[in-house]
Amino acid sequence: MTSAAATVHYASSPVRTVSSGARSAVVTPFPTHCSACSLRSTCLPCGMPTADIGDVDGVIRARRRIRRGEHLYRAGDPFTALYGFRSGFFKSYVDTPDGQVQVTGFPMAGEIVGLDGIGAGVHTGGVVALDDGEACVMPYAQLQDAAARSPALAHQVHRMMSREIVREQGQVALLGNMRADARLAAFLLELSEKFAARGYSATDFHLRMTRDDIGSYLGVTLETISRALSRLQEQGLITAKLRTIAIVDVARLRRLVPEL
Amino acid sequence: MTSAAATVHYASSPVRTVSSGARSAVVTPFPTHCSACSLRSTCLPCGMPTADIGDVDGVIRARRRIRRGEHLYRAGDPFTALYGFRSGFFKSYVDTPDGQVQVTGFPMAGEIVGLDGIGAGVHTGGVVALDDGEACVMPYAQLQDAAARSPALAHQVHRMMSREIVREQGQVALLGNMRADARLAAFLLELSEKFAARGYSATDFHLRMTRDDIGSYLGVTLETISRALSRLQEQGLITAKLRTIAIVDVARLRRLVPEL
DNA sequence: CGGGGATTTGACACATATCAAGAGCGGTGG
DNA sequence: CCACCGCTCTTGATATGTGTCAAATCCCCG
Repeated sequence: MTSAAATVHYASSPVRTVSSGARSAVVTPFPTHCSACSLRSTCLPCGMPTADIGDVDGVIRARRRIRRGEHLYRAGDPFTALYGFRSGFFKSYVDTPDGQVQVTGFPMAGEIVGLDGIGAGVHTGGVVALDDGEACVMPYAQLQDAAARSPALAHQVHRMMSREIVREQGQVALLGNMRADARLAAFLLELSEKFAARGYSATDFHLRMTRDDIGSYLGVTLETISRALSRLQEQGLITAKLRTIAIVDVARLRRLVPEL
Repeated sequence: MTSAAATVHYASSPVRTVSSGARSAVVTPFPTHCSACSLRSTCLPCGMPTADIGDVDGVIRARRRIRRGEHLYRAGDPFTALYGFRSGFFKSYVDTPDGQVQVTGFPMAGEIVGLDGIGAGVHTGGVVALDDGEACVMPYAQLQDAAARSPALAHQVHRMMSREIVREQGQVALLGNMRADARLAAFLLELSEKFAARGYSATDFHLRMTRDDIGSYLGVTLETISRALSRLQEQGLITAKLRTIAIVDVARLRRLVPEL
């Protein structure tokens, strides 16, 4: 297991300082300053009073590089920290007991993962990099300490978790109500917005995940994804050549999604 | 809107004491003591050190009775409090913009709702009573104050939200991977466990929701639910007469669910 | 240049949605 | 107490969307 060597474990109490993280080459021991980070508008500090953003800085004890195909954590790993992505593209998933994998999201820069582990102290799902990236490591013990001292930060953590709950409810609604083409359209629009929010083109982008990943995320098979892409292309809504996607007609694409 | 009159609104800061809640007949102004509550093993204090359970008591400012068909809150209502159910059976749902309703859960005694409102300060979904019940009202401002003083309580809130995230991931996996009979079997087993945890029979119970509600929750039509129930009955796994359900063969029912 | 995984496309099977009709149950009012 | 009415539930016939199986192509990577 190469991931074992790459995983950073913090003793939960007292918290080990990150200088000891030098044992692993993928951990950068330099603290990052949120107030100077270009992602502060989407990441944990999102919406916090500017004066309180500094409260987050003390929580971040390291940055961790993740190469494509590498796991940030897997189901069953002990929960030690939350991770805020600085760059890269990722896939979060849960294993179902019969060996299947259910993709639960495609987090990218500015998003935070690891919340699933708080409840049981163990991660119930995993996160793998679809592209090289970097994450800020926020040891949970540090976060607890900082939140106890900063009401603004404490509230921010609640908001972050609440938004994750709402996001998943939207996914449930998608899986429960929409058909394949609508699901795919919703997915493409979701991606488009996420790219746009990060300064990339909202219409032309490159998929980092396979058809199989998309299918799992949307609750259909990879063949259905492939066919749905072809149909959208025939209708002139998009251009899709392998993983290169161009949205040609946003308005009509949006009209495919009953919930918009 | 009768629900407007029944809704208790707390000013977010400073927090109005609940004695003013006497204007509404459905609010009981007597504080409740968690340490004496029979539901403490499933409710918010679940798993907390006994010494810290008292920290929760200060948060609860009222109890609220809800009659069948009445809404605890609706989508769009301002978020003011979390609610812990002391009794009753409920249905949580989100409205999809095209007028549909997606049922997201069937919370009952010992469960907590309202977490969806923290993120935006407004509820994104609603909760309606399927049967008369009572809820402990935990104004969010109180909860914040108490959590700032009690690390154990702060952690407990995180755990509660994390578990909700994991629960929804399980629902996503169900909607994404399982077929109608398996979904229904999983639903019946989930209900069975919830009833058993509350001291009711794990094998004989009464459904409080319609076939339509179940169908929405499981992402299929009410006809499919009806047929699936008939099939399970033909196979001798259950007895279903209207809303009266008896689980005859738990083992075989469980084998229908690929994830168990 | 070769090979393996990813993608596309087709044919077919099957599960579920849709449309429709009728029965059963429960609440209400005479 | 009974009759009625509305809602829920069941069941059937049919349509349709998606899954499954299979084969061919394409692309990327070594």
